[in-house]
Amino acid sequence: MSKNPKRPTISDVAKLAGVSNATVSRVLQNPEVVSAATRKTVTEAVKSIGYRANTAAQMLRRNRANTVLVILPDLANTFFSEILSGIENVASEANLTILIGNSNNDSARCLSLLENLWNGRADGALLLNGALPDAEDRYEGKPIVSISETISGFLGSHVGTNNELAAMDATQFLIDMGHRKIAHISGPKDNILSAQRMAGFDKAVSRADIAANCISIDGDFASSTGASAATNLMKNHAEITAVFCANDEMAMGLVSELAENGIGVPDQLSVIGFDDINFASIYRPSITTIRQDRFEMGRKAMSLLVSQITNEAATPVEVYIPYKLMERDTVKRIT
Amino acid sequence: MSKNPKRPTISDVAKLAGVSNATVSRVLQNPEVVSAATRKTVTEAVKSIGYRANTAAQMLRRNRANTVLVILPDLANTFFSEILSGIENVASEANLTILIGNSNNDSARCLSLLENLWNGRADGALLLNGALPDAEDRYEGKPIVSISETISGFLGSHVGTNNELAAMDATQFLIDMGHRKIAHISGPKDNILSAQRMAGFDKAVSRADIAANCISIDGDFASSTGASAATNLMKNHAEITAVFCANDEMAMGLVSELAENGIGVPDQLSVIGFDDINFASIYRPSITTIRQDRFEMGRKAMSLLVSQITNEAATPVEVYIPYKLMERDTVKRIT
DNA sequence: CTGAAAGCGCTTACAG
DNA sequence: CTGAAAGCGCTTACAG
Repeated sequence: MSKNPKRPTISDVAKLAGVSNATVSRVLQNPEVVSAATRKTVTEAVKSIGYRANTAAQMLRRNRANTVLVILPDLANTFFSEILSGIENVASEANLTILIGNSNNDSARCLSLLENLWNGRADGALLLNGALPDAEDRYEGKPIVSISETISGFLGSHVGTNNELAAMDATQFLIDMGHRKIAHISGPKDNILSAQRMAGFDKAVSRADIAANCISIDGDFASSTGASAATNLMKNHAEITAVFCANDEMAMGLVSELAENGIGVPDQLSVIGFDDINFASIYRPSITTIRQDRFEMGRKAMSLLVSQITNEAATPVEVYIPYKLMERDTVKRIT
Repeated sequence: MSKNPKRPTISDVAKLAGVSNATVSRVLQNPEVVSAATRKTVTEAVKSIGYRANTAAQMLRRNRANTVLVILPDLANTFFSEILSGIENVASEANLTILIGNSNNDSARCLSLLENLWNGRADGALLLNGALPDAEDRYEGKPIVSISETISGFLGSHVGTNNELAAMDATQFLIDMGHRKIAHISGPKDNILSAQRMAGFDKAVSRADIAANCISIDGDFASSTGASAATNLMKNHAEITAVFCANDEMAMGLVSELAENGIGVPDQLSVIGFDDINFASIYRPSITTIRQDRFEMGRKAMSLLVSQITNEAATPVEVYIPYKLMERDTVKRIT
């Protein structure tokens, strides 16, 4: 009933088993090096006393945390949580702990999270927020992998989708369906994904020689932006027959607002999104979109990071996870 | 350019500043106890050398990790990520690190995560998964708070919604809108929230003396279950005029499937959900539901845990976060 | 196969 | 206000 039953230490086990601390440690870390008999005695002592190694002591001694830092911009966003699941999946296989931090796109917060790389709490980092505040050369030699959003000036490994290519494919799909007057609703100006997707859109419409009929509307990935874009389109751009939204939230916001105003999708306007977040398929009409395999993205990035942590010689690589156009109910063939 | 520029230690700082390790430590942890002049010298030495304290050494010495373990059943579920945001919010204020683990409802995995409580990596835990494998008395004295889902047999603090009351209110709302033949689509059988929400439904329909006209359909919180319930209702229960779904995903699955079959909501059937996840308001028709303030839930639970960790005397409490019925577009008044 | 001993990098009574 | 010294709980060459 005492508040502090004083955790057992390795010495307690050693005493009980009649061996040295070293032997207990060996049984726990490297059992094959100890005789079967001793192993048995020690194992029983460990069990009977309920001993667990003190992680802090191990970290200090080994100079290794067996922990990976994950920084993301928004924990409450499903887009990231599926990447996290992939990361978690590999981490639990490799017996690694993950330390998750929410940067909220605040660089001071991000910096304070990155401290874990210097104070020894984490052996490496996975960056989902597209930013590495501070001089990049400070991170040289630190195991770091960026996911989804590339980081300008950062030379380490990256795992993500080829956004430009995927955006081209999305746009081309609209063109293949007969559309010639297409609008793009972009993501936030300062986001690298926005730029890449917009570039893909631009290339596709230029290639088809319809750029002059197409327009771009500034968005910010929020569904409310899709809604205001709907208003804008209805008022000022009645000629547009299809819209490529830089993400699914905006696509849904757009479709909902159009429906509110009696404009049916895809009958009167076709819409394609990007990401294939969970609700894209539940929403009605279900959203035609580009599927990013986020679980696999997380898995791959974590594997890469682990190999960087354990094997010093890893050279930076860029990995593109295959994407897929999901044909659903928001795009219609015309003329 | 060397791979291992050997992290500076407190002794390096001490040497450079011409003081003892103890003084450096004091400047960092307890500056007001050191003379202004010494403080300045040391601070400068710290900066010039780029020193950061080794967390493992601090943890070992202080016997405190300044870290909180958070266990949740599903990282890829928005329901939990908003609670996480609330937890993160308090953690960053209190300068605490959070260690997030995904149990996947697997009790072995959960147990291995809880190890962090015994190996010193975490000072306390926040449990969102409704389970505490292993003898509960083993956790006695450990700072633990359960969130959203209560844990049977666990006597610690809990933060959540009064699910039974909220479910009664949801059902009563349908009754107030004139409905007398109501169906309930429940959550998974073994989930405590399912039981509480079903109990609320039962009480409300009993109180209104309409229990004989009402039915319950087994669900599991997945939107696909809502869809199959729709089929079931159309085939076997044409008399039903309103449905209380135990969560929003099922409500959306139900509405989508009905729409697919030409049955309009709320014109031909009224539907109310539970949770108010993000998409409940974006979905069309927007879902009438019970809003749980998950951000606040996370904040409150974390605050409670912190006070338990620092102040030994905290007695367990049960905190209900206020909920709110969000009237939107899926419930219609009849007759 | 096993043990004695050093040492990882801090913090904190204790003494002055 | 500051320093010398002990010690937190491990792991790992080194020796035998």
